[in-house]
Amino acid sequence: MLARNEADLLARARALEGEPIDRLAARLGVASPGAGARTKGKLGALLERALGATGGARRTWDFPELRIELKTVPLDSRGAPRESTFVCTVSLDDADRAEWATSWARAKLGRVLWIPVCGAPGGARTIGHPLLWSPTPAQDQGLGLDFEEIMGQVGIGDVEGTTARAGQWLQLRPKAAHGRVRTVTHGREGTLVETVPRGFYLRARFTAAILRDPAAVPVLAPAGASLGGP
Amino acid sequence: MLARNEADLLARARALEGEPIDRLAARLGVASPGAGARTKGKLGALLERALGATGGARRTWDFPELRIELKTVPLDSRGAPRESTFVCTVSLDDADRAEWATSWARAKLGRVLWIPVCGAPGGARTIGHPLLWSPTPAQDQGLGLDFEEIMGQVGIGDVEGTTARAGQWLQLRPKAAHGRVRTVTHGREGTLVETVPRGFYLRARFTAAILRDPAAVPVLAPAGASLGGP
DNA sequence: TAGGATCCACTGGTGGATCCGT
DNA sequence: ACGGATCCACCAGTGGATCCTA
Repeated sequence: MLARNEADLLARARALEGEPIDRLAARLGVASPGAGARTKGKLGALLERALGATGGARRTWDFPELRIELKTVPLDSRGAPRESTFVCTVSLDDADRAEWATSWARAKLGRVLWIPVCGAPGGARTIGHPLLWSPTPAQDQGLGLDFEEIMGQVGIGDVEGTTARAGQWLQLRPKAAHGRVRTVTHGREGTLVETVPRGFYLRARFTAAILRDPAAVPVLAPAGASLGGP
Repeated sequence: MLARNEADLLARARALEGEPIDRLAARLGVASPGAGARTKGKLGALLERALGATGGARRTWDFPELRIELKTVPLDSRGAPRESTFVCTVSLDDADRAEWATSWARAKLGRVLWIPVCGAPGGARTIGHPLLWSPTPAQDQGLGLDFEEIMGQVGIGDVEGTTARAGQWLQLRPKAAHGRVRTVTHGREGTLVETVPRGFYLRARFTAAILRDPAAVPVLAPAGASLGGP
């Protein structure tokens, strides 16, 4: 059941290509992820099961021995990601000391098994062509710049001033199960402030680019069209 | 339902005196705490409900506005506590910086509503005479000495060398739902060691003494009889 | 007898993504 | 179209005491 190495894992992922989500769910004996607000996250859980990801331990990878993260990426009818991709939650209070090189975000993105899923939620969805990806040096550097920009602002205590507009590829967004969840961190004067928890996300257009070309270095204009790789 | 002040809370607790546990459970529409390993903790939960304790928020008191902690203390046929009383879990890694004055243990013990319960688990148990207690200066000082002794040893990295034999009134004991639960802290050489989580407990003979005389300063010989207060 | 081990309920936080108003 | 808000599953940790041997 468990993948012993990368090649094995990728092979097993690719063996799922073309399979309808509903059929996969039936094979595993679980309810199929339906439509509506009540099924957020079900799709990811299904694919974790299908590939034997270790659902238990947190602050680790989906496949700890392989240091590989599994990311399910829903595609629209044109084959582009419907949404941004969650990376990890951010420890706001350590922001001033945080470095990209040793960050949890970088560890998570170091090796990713992307599994596209085609079709609208609630409709007939099928598994696309899986891809095992690591950032190229150029991609790693770009992600690092976004990281430093964002954590720099948080680090000086300006959490409330952050917006999802910062970062070319990586962005910071609220991450809370309920709107009223609050966490505490240090504000601009060093005083404690309550704020909403945040997480890092990959912009959908970045994910779109690397699914087309794993080595792409997309330039994402603030409000313009995406300029793909080579 | 909620007690507005100490007098109100104590009055409501004393209104329960003499009531059989089974009847109290029936009144609240919950299952009565039976016998056996499967009902640990049920008794405490029952009395929390009966008095409207805020079961939700942790790292706080049972009655947060009043800063009062509720402690259910089962008595044997002679009216003495059957067991030691759990106070709080210990943050092993902060032990070297910990001070009694600002400790969570001291905050918990600052004001305690003791509710004795008479009778053997599984048998006919009834609620005894509740007592609202704060440590006298002498008691506070004695508890502080135990705290410093224990945390001192932990603070120099000798967690594994600790034993429940240390401390006259307050002792350190393992606290883990399963024997295999481990936590990580710094050992003697500053290296990380895995160990079992610990908690502070009040010795049964200390609790026995203050239930008899709230201002008692019992001297508990290592293996001798307890010498009560005045 | 009491030190060390263990059991249950509950929930806050994390990880999985998707919703939805502007 | 996307920034901000939200939903569910799940598990580890906490808080409630009691069990169980040597």
